[in-house]
Amino acid sequence: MEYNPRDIESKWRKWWLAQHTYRVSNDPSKPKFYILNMFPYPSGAGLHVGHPLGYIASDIVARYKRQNGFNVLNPMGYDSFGLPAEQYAIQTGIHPAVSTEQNIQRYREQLDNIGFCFDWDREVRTSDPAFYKWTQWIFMKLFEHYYDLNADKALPIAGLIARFDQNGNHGVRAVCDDDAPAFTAADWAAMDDKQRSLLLLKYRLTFPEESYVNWCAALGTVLSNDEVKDGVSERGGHPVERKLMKQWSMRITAYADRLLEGLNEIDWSESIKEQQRNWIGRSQGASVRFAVDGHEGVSIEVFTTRVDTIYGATFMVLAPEHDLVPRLTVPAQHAAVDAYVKWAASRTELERMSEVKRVTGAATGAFAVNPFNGQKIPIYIADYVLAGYGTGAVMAVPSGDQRDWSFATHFRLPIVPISDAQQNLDTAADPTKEGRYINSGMINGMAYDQAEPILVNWLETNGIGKGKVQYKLRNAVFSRQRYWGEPVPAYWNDGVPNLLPEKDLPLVLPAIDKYLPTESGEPPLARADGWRYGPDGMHEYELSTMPGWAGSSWYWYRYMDPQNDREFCSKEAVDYWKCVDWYIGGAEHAVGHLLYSRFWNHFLYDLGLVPEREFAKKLTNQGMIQGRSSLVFRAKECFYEEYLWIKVLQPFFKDYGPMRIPTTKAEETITYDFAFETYDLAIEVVSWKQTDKIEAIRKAAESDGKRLLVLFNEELAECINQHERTAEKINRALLSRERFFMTELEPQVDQLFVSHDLTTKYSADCFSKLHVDISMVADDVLDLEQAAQQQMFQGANFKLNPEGKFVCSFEVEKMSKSKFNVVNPDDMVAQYGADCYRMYEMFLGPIEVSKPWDTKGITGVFGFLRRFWGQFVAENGAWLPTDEAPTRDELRALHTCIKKVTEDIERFSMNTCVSHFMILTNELRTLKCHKRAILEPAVVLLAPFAPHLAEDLWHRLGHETTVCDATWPALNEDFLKTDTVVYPVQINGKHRGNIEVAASAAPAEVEALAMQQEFVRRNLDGAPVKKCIVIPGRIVNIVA
RNA sequence: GCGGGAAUGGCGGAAUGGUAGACGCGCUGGUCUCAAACACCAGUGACUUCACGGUCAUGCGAGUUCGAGUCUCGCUUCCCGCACCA
Repeated sequence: MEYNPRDIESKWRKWWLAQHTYRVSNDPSKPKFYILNMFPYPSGAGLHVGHPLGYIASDIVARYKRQNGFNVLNPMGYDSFGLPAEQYAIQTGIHPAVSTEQNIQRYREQLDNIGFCFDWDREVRTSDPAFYKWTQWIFMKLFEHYYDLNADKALPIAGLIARFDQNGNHGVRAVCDDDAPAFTAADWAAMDDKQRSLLLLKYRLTFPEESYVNWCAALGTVLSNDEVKDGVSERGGHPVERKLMKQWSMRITAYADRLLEGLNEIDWSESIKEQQRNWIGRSQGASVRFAVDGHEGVSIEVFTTRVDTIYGATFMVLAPEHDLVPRLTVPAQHAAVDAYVKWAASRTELERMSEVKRVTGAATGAFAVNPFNGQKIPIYIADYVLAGYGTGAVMAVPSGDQRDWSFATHFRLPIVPISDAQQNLDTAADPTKEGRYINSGMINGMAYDQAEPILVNWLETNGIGKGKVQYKLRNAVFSRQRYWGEPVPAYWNDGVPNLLPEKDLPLVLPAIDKYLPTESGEPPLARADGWRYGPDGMHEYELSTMPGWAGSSWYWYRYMDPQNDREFCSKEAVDYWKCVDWYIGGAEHAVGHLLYSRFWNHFLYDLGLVPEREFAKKLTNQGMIQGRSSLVFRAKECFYEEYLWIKVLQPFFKDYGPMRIPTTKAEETITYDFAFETYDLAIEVVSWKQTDKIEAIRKAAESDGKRLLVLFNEELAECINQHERTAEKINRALLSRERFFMTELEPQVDQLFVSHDLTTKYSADCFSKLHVDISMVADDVLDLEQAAQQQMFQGANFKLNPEGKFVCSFEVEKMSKSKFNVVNPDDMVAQYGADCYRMYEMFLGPIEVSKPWDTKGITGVFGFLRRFWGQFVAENGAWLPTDEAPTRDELRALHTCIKKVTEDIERFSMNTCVSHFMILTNELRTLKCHKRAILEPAVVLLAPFAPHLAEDLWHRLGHETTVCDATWPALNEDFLKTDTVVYPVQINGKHRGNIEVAASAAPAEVEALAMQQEFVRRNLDGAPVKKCIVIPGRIVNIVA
């Protein structure tokens, strides 16, 4: 009887469901193990083979732990608030909740297909009011607390008020917006309610503030720093500008040091920890106030990590946005300064970042006074000084800092050496701390370690500055001007925010007519009728919603107690499960989700609500499964230092008919009536400069009577929108051609890009069949070959293979719908079964490493499963297992496998586990072993990897309960021992032969036997033996 | 520029300092078949040899060691993250 995964798998999946096999209870009698995957955003594109990688690995660990007696929590849910569903709603008017629900159902189907042991009774969804009630609740707790530096933890704001009542802010050490002026209890008492409220906002852990934020006009919302990559939005790649706006903010900076220290107590990858350390960016230094010449009472504060170089400061630089710039600028410099400020403001982030080396700036005409030597130094403005870091002003020491050196050289400012070790200041600055100070007043002749404390001490005693720690970490912007997110549970009263009473939670997202900002530019929630609080709706609710990371910053607690409507999680549940033992997910969340989650967890810990400071003890980042895309053309023409890449999506295949591309040319309005057009060839242009190459292809195609479709990907489309000149060239190159712009925006991929004169649109689904298998390109390149011969593809990425055919190379890249390289797990499961898919995915390589998917190899794993099955069931359907006693060889094979698999699961090395199973099966086949005593433990070992097959065989072996509860086989080391040992014999480190020796032989005996060997004598060739090393059980090395 | 990681056959990848290339894919040959597919058996790093065998091989160059893919130092290349952070 053949191995038939389809029947086996559907049968046992139903059985597990009926038996509630995967239901988990909070059972304190058993040791707990909490393994967690980062929950997915349910995108409309569904899962591809890369997504379940981590889920499969953790499913194996979960099942393995269960078989080892642990009570295992392995839950799954959905991070179901997010932008794509809202974008889709804007286009279609379909409520995000509806499309999200559909996407979740599809995800669930796909996940169920793979046979995971998730306890679906514990599913959570961040967009479910029963869930986000508690996200809102935690937000309120943050509002009600401040960070006390004496206690070094969050404390209730009520306690702070009590202290203000008694002593004002005297003796209060708390994290606060700015160094608030001292006030007494009487001052405090004299304030009215509004003044008090506004003052308290400076202390609260979440608070609205006016600040520069990343505004993304295309998305119509602000973004946090981690959502902006390379000056454009991470999602969609839209331009981002700095804008002054009133936003809710999270005082994560209060936790900077604890977030840094906590990294030392968790088992996370070094790379993630380093990224977090860099992001927090702690630097130790000093702040120094410089007086301004001729401006009584005005001083400029700078932050420096090298106060020891202060005698070398020959000028000062302010950020163009610095508050004092207008006041300090002398009349003669007004024009120059204004022009520079204006110019600096007009530069995009992208420009500023790409022109780092260019020196620009303007002199204000004012002078600052160096407090140490009274020297007057000119004040400049330049945009190499960032307004957002430190004080937005620096003292410039050209001899010690390369940027200052470049600036000084450009503007011909003096460069004063301050160390006797400094040489060649004509060519570059010397940032080292070597040598003894010169030209440096009170520290002349000293070394760094001696000088630094003296200077800081002098600053502090003279009240001019102090030692200071500065962080790169900014407070996290917590508002989004979007609809599909958690409403902020607050209302406004006379410019002051107030919380709702707790009993009114959850504040449920209201229905609105359109998912767009209002005419006056207010967020979508302003469209909701009666979105107001209080009797007669006196007060307006907050109109922005929470960001995507809100719900994911605490969700792991909800799995512990998912139905609780009185608490976010009961005390008993959290005391039992405590924290996540093993967290698995992508490394792309290094400074977003993983940092915010740690922040919220520290806060919940301060409140005594959770028992552990860190929420995840161990973290593993799975690598990405990449796809392969064909590449025929790669000319080395620079544009933004990239290449011109054209991918042939559909070359001229004999066997493939012409393709039908659905298009619609509707302006603005979206229609789903496709006008079908036929093309013979499609190319995707990823980036370019020389459009004449494309033009050549187009002409060639035209003269062949082929219709050509040109696709641009999203990044390029963005370039086109930004660079008019490029757009013109493209228009010339592709005269009268339709252009199709693609996007990676999820989920409903039909995102639209508008070019100047034509709106086109396609459905990515219609392309899915066009994926080009690389082997087909190699076998059938007739027309391309011709084209190559005609030099059309000069510099093309073709190689002549040994058969004299042109072979197209391919590129390994992210698996994505827009790249036509997606492989769907459903197809794998349908063809080979879930067990096979699971094992093959594990077999590909180490979990942590990114690697390309290659479907071909799956047959090897399928063959293994079939052979494993064949040990139990004969071709004629006969049941093979016998009750014979196993031989030593059989036992050794089994126990070797037990040892290896147990060790390898513990170290998350699933690929080697699969090969151990293959080795065991191959050996049992050679030994013709069908003995129950061997096969039954093998089934238990295999159960975490291939649960369906294992369950089936387990029941055929006569068991009635699930194999999930079968005890993991115990290793008996005795069975690993052999009577004889084969020693490799090396001569001078080179392997020359083997000898077989009784396992009990003493080293001297082994040596004696080795010396007798013919091959040893021959290789020694009469040379005297200096030494003979025998490592018992391992190796013999003869040194001659 | 700074930080983190990696480099092993045609491919994915194995190797507590101890026989480099496990396991699988692919490829080659064989059995079965009218034939093909499937399946099964055997072989498969390169060079060399009729053969036994030998030589060279883990990005490059040194070093430690009886012995190095593995440890140390110095390079090269690639990937990832941060980046005018004072």
